[in-house]
Amino acid sequence: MTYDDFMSEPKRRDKAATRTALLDAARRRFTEHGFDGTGVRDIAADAGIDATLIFRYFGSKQALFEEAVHVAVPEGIGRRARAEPAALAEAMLREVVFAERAEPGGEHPLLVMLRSAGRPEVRARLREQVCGDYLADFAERLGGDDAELRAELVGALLIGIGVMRSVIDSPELSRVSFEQTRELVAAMVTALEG
Amino acid sequence: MTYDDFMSEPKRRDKAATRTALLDAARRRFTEHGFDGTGVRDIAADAGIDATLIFRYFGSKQALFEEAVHVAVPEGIGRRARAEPAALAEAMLREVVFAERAEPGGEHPLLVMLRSAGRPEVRARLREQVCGDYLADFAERLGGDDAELRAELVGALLIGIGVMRSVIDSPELSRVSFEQTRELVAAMVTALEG
DNA sequence: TAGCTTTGTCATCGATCGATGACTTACTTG
DNA sequence: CAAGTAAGTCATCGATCGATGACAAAGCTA
Repeated sequence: MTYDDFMSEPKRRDKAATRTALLDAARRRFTEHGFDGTGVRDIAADAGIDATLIFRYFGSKQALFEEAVHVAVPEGIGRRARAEPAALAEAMLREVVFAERAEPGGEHPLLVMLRSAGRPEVRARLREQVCGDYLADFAERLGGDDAELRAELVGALLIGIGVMRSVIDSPELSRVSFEQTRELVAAMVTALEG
Repeated sequence: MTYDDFMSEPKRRDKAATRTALLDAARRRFTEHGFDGTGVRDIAADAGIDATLIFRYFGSKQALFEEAVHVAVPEGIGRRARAEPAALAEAMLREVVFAERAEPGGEHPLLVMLRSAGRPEVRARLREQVCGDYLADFAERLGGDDAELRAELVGALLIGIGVMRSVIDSPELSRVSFEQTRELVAAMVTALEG
């Protein structure tokens, strides 16, 4: 079969494949241009799929966004984490900031949401996930008087690193290795433990 | 003169006042809803001014945005700063993150821009201002091998605190005093100096 | 193969967007 | 007061937005 034959053949119909193709394209678009900067027609065109199917399979652009940026907090990081503070921070740094994600888009949903922080619902979800899921038990592992505050400061550091890398694209932090970053972050976190 | 008389009187015509009224309203809207989430009609309505004047006085919505988030880096913070690293970080923390800005909107332009980080031009400006203007000489003050990297880490921490307060509205960092934050930040910055 | 369900396509709607140009009114200047 | 300019108003354009419903075609089942 020639290439032209292949291209002119009617496409195979596959609901699941269409859905994930839309999700992948959506993640890429939302990552680069944010929610408001992305149109349903852009997503559909990237995926080579009719835009109408977005509404049939996801209901609305908003619902597609939520499913695209949905993330399950990994075991060992969120609530009921058992590691020491410095090790916990390292795990979060690796998972959120330095994630080499297999899925297209390549960035952690938390950072994708930051690109759409103009929308109140997105900010609300960010707060839930960051303060609730990720930093929940971090304060307990830290201990001391103002543990919650110091936990949030670690969160701020990690988010800031993510912003420097993914939004600002700073010359150093964006290019340096995980190892090198890890050591410096560990020093800063340890300074909060005492 | 009664209230109704006052209200029915034709408005005084004042180009400068109209311009600043539009700028103030724009800052508020852009702060809360980002660039894409804000329409020129919203801004004009808030200011009680016809939307057409935005284009006469600023040329385009984009130009209005740029003027609204424009900021002059204060002496003693950016290039040619003379203070020690910890003191420099404190100055930036006060100026960028804890700024009680007189102008409406109440937030530093860098944080406003973060709400519109979906737009590439905004990201480019962010990089210029953060890495260029603000962190430029910070590395020199730090000294040592990977000074640039450690300077960017301080920038990441400050930006992260700003995000936690202004975007995520985290329970602790958003409500705690400048003094309390300052001490913990100083500890983290000092950990990078060694 | 006949009939039904699922999947994909097409035309289009109403709202909203940024932006333009013509027009009216107020203020200044001679 | 008359004329000219500056400031504000109004109608509207073309593009794009999210979303809907009718329709065509593919694939499964009997």
